[in-house]
Amino acid sequence: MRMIMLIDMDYFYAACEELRHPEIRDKPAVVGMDPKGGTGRGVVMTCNYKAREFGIHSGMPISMAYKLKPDAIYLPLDYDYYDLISKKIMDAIKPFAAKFEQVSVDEAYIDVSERIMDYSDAEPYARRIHDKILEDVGIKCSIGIGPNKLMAKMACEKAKPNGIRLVRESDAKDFLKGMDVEKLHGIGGKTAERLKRLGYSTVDQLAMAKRMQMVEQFGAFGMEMINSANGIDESEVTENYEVKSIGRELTFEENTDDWKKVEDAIEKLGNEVIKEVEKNQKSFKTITLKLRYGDFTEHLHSRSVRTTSDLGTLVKTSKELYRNNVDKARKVRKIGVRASNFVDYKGQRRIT
DNA sequence: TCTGGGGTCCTAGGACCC
DNA sequence: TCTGGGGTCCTAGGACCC
Repeated sequence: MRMIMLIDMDYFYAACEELRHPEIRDKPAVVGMDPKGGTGRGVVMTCNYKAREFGIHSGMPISMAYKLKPDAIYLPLDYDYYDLISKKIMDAIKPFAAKFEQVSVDEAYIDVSERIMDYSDAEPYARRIHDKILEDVGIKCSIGIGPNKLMAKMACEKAKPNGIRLVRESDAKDFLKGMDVEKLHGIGGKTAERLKRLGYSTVDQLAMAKRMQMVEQFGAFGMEMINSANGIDESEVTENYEVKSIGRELTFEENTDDWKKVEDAIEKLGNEVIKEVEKNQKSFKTITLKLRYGDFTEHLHSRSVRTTSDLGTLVKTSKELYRNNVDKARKVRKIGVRASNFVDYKGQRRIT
């Protein structure tokens, strides 16, 4: 019998900002792109609960947040600082875990099956983790506990903010009953729409879906969804994680068809990508250029090269991909450069 | 109100090789 | 003249998550 926990920080970036600026605690604070007096492009990354009282939430266009509350405190993103806090949090969690899997900057699964023999011990154990993070770092979190990763995740959603929620295996189906299919982790807006057209709107309807039909419609993913709807998830908490691609992207202040402007941006992004590639001691084989046009359609163009970690190759190839593929009739909104298909330095053969 | 930036995984067709 | 099956790599697109 497995026991899995998901530990998730509450409004993480804004909580980090509150740590170093305690004076913003009881004021509405928004972390994200620069609102530029309401004309800024971009979205709210996260905001504190005071800001939520005004209807602001993460993912919302920053210009809209500005209209709702122009005198809120708007703070720029500082990923280096959040990474620092993240490391402290993960260090606080690890001693509690038999298996540990960080899934994002502010979230981690732990497998505690070998540490907890009884469901009645689960919540006190989670409480100790919660308090340890609060004590060491000063950030509040929510913890979901379940028989697998999926249920831990779903329980955690219900636990927010600053709560702990346990869902026993025998209660899983009850817990999911009546829930909208879109609330299931892994089912987004598009899939939810398709499911609803097939007559499956709630999780319990999906749990009893016709297997043949689901496989016809969605392939292997169809069976996976039925399992999820039944609270079943066999996936393991996996320890070692390796980055698979490194990219940077940039949205122009105004859509543009100026080649010079785009190519300057490619150089800048290429530089940042190489810095990160070097930090991770990687070489790459594949270069991908991303173009988003004014109408929001996105296209990827990639090319494989001889294994390299060279800035010149990255920039030159990216520019070629741009010139060869850009639709000259349309203006570009966003440009991105990504390196992938990594080979570790040590695995790389030197040619002399 | 007008939509960011960082990623992951899956699918599918075509090339190419045996 | 007709024509298999498997494996791997490459490219493009799509969905999803935080």
